[in-house]
Amino acid sequence: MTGYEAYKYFQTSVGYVWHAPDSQIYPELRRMEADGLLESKETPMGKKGKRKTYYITDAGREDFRRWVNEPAEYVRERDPVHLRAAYFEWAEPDNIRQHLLTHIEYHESRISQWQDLVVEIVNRSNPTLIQRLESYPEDQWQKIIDYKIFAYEGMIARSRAEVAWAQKGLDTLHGLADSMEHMDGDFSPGVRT
Amino acid sequence: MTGYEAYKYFQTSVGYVWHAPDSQIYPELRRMEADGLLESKETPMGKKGKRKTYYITDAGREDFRRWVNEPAEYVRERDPVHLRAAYFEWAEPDNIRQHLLTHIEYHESRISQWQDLVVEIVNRSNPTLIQRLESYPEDQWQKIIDYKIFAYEGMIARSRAEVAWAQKGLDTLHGLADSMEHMDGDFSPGVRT
DNA sequence: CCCAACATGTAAGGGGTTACATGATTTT
DNA sequence: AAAATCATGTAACCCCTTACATGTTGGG
Repeated sequence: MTGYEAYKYFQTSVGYVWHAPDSQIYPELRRMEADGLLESKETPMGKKGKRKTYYITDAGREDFRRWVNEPAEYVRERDPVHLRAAYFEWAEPDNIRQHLLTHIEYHESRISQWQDLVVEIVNRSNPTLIQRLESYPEDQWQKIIDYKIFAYEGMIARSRAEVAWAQKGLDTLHGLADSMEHMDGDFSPGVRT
Repeated sequence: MTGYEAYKYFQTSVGYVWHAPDSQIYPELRRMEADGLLESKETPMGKKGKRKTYYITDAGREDFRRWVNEPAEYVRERDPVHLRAAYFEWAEPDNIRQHLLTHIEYHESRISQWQDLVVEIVNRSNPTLIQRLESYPEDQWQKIIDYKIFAYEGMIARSRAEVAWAQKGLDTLHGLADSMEHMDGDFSPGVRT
């Protein structure tokens, strides 16, 4: 891949598993080349343009294999959405509804993106997958495909949980609105923390 | 709260929604005080010790309310667990199993933490909640409690989805192990990217 | 008396974001 | 000819992490 291809790749649905901006990709590729994990080949394009294609080295492969096998670190999270939800009594009902609708929209869009990707993988029509399978004996293709699908279905399941949660929130909100529709005035919280 | 109380608080289960290390908390509290969002009161403890308790100001409350109401930004994620899972064909089956078991363990521990918290909130035995309810008229308590439970049940639902996913992975792994147990040799991937 | 918990910091550095910058090539 | 896309970068900055650092208080 070239830096630009990596940049474009992170802008597709895989960008929701891992992403990086161009300003990080180019220096990082150079760093990885300096570390011997990558090699590069410059090819001219047109009269003056040139593009640098990177190839993984044996050392790079070994390092990647090391990473895949090593235990994952579970770092403390920061979850703005659920943090906000824990303080929804501070928000206007209309804004709460908007938060939840946005959440549903976001995750439904992601679900359909992941589903499209899964279909491409099952069909073996995904270009990245096709390229990757070429370096493996055919009897291992199904295993590789199964792992990709497994990973992406995990993302789908998570987003489905988020949608169901936000939907429940909307229902709760309607319940509250019903029980309050005869009421009036400022429901904002009081003074102390 | 004092800085130390905030630090301790972030070490409990709420630390999985938002966390901060002490080295970030103390400067941040000072910054917030400088910005007029907080006020502080120093109280001596013992002969020489002292502790600084922070109180939110009207400006701080307004800023918080602004934050709760403003739309959330959905930033691109980085998900090491699912990223790794997408490349499990590079890992030893034993390590894959270990990854998945760790994942299940992690999320089951979180589920039980959140469930404990939900019980405390339903019971109204959670100290932080009790303190917070005091500043509201009693007829709004149920609404506040409902929002907290809603937020935390979202975390539970998400972790349940993660556990179910990892469990499915273990099942797939057993299936693979069965279909391969008569086989032998190096199943490592080949040379190209 | 010692150790755990209380309490509050500083300093260096890394990783990442945002903004800025430039030029070539291809498409409309 | 203009706009979009390809292609590659630099610079400043901020947030955050890791590590270091110090002293107090209360309980066993």
